[in-house]
Amino acid sequence: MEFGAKGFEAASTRAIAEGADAYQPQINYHFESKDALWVAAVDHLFELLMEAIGEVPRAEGYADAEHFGAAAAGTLRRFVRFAAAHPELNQIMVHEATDDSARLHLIVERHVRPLYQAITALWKELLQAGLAAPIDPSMAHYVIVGAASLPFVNAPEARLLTGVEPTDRAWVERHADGIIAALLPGYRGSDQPRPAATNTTSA
Amino acid sequence: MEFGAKGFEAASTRAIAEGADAYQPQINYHFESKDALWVAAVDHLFELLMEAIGEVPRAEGYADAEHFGAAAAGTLRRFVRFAAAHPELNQIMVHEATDDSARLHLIVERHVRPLYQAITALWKELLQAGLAAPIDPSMAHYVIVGAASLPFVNAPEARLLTGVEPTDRAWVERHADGIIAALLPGYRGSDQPRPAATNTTSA
DNA sequence: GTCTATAATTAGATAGAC
DNA sequence: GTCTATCTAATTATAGAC
Repeated sequence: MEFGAKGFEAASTRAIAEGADAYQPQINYHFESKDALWVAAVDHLFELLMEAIGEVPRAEGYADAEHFGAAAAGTLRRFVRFAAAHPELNQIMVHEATDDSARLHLIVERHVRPLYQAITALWKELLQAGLAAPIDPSMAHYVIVGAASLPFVNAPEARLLTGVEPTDRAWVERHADGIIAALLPGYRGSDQPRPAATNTTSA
Repeated sequence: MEFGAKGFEAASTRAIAEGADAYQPQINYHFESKDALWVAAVDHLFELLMEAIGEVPRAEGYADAEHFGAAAAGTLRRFVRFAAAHPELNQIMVHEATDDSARLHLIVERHVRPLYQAITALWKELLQAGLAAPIDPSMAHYVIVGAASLPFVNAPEARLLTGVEPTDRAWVERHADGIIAALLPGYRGSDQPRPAATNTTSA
């Protein structure tokens, strides 16, 4: 999607229309403005995200640290899979979050804050349960999102650099394995096979 | 810097000139074009980065895994400090790496590839030494950069969301501690105090 | 609703006085 | 080198025929 690949300003409504096999003025007919189209796209992508990750687990819902860790690992894995399938969402986030704009405020207050609060609360409980790496709960959200999504956000660069297609199913799953192992070192479930040093096609 | 905060297209030469207390046509006088200004800015930022992180360590330079791990941890810590001090570089990277453009090719071939190759080689040795988390070497670069830099790349969002100033010295160091603990679980040096679950000012 | 034509604004770049 | 004025091209949005 143009907004993700180029950012709001660089994404021309002409290019967006062409990508949808439509004419540029149709955007202003079906939406109020380029801004309104952007809001609709963001709303839609966050709906898909919430649907994909489901409820964020809380410690009280699980009998022991092992089961709690498995639930948290599942959430992380679903987030990695979503980031691979819909890179546009995290691309839009990094395009918008580098500057204090009206669009940033909208996206933060409408969509990110509830998610941020859920992740922060989860992380505090994971730390107490001895499952999580010692990362400040107030910023764990950024470490998780950054590590999990950058290979997909920057997929055009990754393809150039690495010779790997980051969205290949097997690579996505191994990436999720690595994220879970690094961020939840206290969890050693069947979810996370802890592979030995892997070989890959790279220089 | 405008290129980092807004991206190439959204950064107007008028705004850039105003930020430098100059007039817009002076950009075309002192540089050839907006493109040339961008290249000069990117070249300068990567020079600063290379200077800041120094040589990337190799296993053969160290007597044992403990010292090799300490060297790698130092490199990670210097990268985190640089990302906090100069968010523009990683902001420019995420703005450009979401689309396959001439600017992306320039930045990759001129600056990123040598760094990527050094990080990939380092990571393979860290895995062999049992120091690193089980992350695919071909993509370790993205996990490191994503986790280490997103709080600074998205600092405007982080300030809104968290009530934390991510560039505060103490927080930068704790962030580096967390990154090192998560990515180098086999290393337990004095570099990394492994603090107990930390308390912070957040909701 | 679709499509053409175009209005209104803004961008990067240039000319030329000083 | 600095600064004003302006050119050309591209943008979003709108008007109106069909």
